[in-house]
Amino acid sequence: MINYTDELRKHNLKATPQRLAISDALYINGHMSIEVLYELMLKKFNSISLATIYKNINLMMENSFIQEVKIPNAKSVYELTKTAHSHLVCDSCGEVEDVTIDLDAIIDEAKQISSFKIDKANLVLSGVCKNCQ
Amino acid sequence: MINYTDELRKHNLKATPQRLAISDALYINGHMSIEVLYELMLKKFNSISLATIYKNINLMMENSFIQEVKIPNAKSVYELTKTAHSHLVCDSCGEVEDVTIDLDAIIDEAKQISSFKIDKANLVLSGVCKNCQ
DNA sequence: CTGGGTGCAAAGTATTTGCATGAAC
DNA sequence: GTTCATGCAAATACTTTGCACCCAG
Repeated sequence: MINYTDELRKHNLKATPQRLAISDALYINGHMSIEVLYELMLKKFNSISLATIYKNINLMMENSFIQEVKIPNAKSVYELTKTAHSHLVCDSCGEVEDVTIDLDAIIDEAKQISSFKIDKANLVLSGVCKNCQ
Repeated sequence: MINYTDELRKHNLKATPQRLAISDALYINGHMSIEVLYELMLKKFNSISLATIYKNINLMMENSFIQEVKIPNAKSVYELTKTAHSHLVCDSCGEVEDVTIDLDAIIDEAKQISSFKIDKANLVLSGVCKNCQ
């Protein structure tokens, strides 16, 4: 278990117990929706407010401490900011897994056939995970 | 201008004036958010209901007549279902453009490093469009 | 201390639903 | 004629805001 106190402060976020718990939960679970995160936090803080979850998620995103992952046909999940990576989603159980894929070639290809100045690539692969197969 | 009557029927959708107008709007504009689509439809049908927009968008998605495009840091937009393609989004003006990129190599790469059975790849590239540069 | 975070309640926004009427086929 | 779509209003879901109190630094 990592202590996220310093990590939060580096991102200009006070290290409150709620924020530390959110950080831990994301670290342990990898990716969580607002709803699931709230349910989990309720077990730790029996009177935590959904508003606190939203305020923290939004602030943590603004400060690049976490990131939102938008998934086709599903609710968004959130994850701690890591080095660039893509996502694999199970269409059956919703499980989300990180996968490191080099997208530079893809970006170069896109640059050549468009007039955009491209700087980011967001890839979400869908399929069926091992458990659900 | 295309007449979408037959196209709608092929997808088990009755060809109502509202649906034909939505189809035309998507054809002309390429990608539209619920809000923008509603504003546009209001010009044609002064008493169209937002509920009608939602019901149609949802039904058209279920019947694969249209698809949702989820974009990082922005609202979803919808487009007529076409052959597989990726999207380019301008971070400055929000403009969305189609781009055809072969993702098979990427999918193969992902298959090798994960235990998922992968069947779809969803790619959204971000940058700055020609106008905004 | 002091600024910012928390919980609660209320407000705001987004989306869905039920139902009577009307249109597509 | 029958089925399904539309518009309206109400309901539900989701997210944000305001404020009094409290805690991290």
